[in-house]
Amino acid sequence: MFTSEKEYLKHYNIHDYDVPLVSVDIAIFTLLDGKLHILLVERGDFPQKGRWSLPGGFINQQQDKDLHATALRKLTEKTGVKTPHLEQVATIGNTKRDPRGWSVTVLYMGLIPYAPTADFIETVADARWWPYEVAIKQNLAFDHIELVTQARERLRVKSGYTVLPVYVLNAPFTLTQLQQAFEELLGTEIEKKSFRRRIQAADLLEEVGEGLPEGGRGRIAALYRPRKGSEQHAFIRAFGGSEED
Amino acid sequence: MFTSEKEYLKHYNIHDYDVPLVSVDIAIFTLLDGKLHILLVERGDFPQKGRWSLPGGFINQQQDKDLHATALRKLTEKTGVKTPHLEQVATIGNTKRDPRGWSVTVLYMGLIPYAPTADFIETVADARWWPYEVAIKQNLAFDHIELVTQARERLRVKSGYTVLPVYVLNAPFTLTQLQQAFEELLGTEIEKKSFRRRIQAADLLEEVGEGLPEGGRGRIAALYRPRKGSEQHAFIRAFGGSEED
DNA sequence: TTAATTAAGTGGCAATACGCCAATAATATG
DNA sequence: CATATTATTGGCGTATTGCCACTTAATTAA
Repeated sequence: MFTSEKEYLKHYNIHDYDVPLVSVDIAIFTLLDGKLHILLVERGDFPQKGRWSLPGGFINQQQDKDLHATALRKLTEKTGVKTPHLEQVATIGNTKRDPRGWSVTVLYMGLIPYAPTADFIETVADARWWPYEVAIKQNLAFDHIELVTQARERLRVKSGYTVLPVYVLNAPFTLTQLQQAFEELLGTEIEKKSFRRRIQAADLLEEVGEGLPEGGRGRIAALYRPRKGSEQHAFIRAFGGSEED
Repeated sequence: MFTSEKEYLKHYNIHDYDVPLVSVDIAIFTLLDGKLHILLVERGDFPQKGRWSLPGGFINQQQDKDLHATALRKLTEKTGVKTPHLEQVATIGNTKRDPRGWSVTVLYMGLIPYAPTADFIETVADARWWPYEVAIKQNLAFDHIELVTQARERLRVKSGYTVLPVYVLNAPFTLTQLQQAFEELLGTEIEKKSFRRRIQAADLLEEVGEGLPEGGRGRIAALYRPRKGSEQHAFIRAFGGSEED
């Protein structure tokens, strides 16, 4: 049909292809009052106007150089929040998830120390942090309940063999605060000595003096922050009874 | 603008959206003569005609009910091969990967016991198993060298904490054959006793008599196959010194 | 038939890591 | 100063790991 690459590209037109709608959705988690929270937005337009959903949207082919950039842009536009950790979880595409037909979404999961949402936000009616357990009882837009659940599961599993939970804390923090973050994100208790042994063996934190956390009592504690240049998603030995997928 | 969901959907037209091209690519691995091989196809049409690439292609909105179905269909159409294990690895989308502009691909990784490719294959000039080390020295189409590398890395990491390598063997197999598969997929040697202890502790295989593998010498070995209903991607304790990401 | 070779499978042990819990240290509060 | 609270460390029985040599069972060569 075509005789050269150049010739082909001259005649290429995306409308000759049967392309589905592609979007990016972001599940951002934080810790607030010791409880896991997730950031949701209230949809300001159709479809699904008025329902709560994950922040997200479409690729802007002019502005975004890649998918990661799309995710960061959408998050900021819709919530005013910036995240220090963002990772891709999965891509879901099928005929049923959107009333408009075949649609594909790339799901991201992010972690952030608690920060309030912006007052002025684009195209959404509201943006709010919800306690996770409350959020999943809402009647979320599209298939977002499944996306939220998948992101939560990734967070839980990965908290078992990395130090990802450091991203929901503001540095510096104490080991006890870190342990509480792990416990909330893992959904299980950890034995104190085992926790400290493992965190210290991983050697991903550095001590930065000591102090008492806000209104604390009892013995003064050592304060830590993530060691510069260390990969907080690097494998460390698993906590507790490891199982599942 | 619109007054109801129904009204909105009546006026919805995908061409009002700025959508990129979306494809699916599949990296299928097998073991042949004890060496890791990957299945590549030679492109029969522009763009990148004549170059080797991962099998893959576009979603067919009529035929495919979801992305997984697209991946399975493309694999069979282009290579004649069917895989017992297929998992999503990542989604890559940016402006640079395709000369046609912004493009998104969903990358899958599959494992299969060695099977020859079909004689009659659609839209590709050829489909062949390549030794992995040879494949990555080819000048592959688009950014497929990166896709191949990402899939290989997923395979390597996941072989460390699951029994995925069983999928490159035909059952029944001996523990020594399985160990050799692990070693090739992990890229590292494993101590025999430790290997057996862990595999047996995982309890994912069942013994099905004993025999000698094809042309074997030495003591007769017990033969195993995956236990029915067991999840071969379930976590088991990691092999060897665990590190990295 | 016997000895040598090859490969499977097991035994055993020192070193390490883990779970558990109690002791000690350092601070705030009454 | 006594008590409560929280951080940090010590210690120990048990489980797991890495390592290597030994035994078993088959084939092959002499």
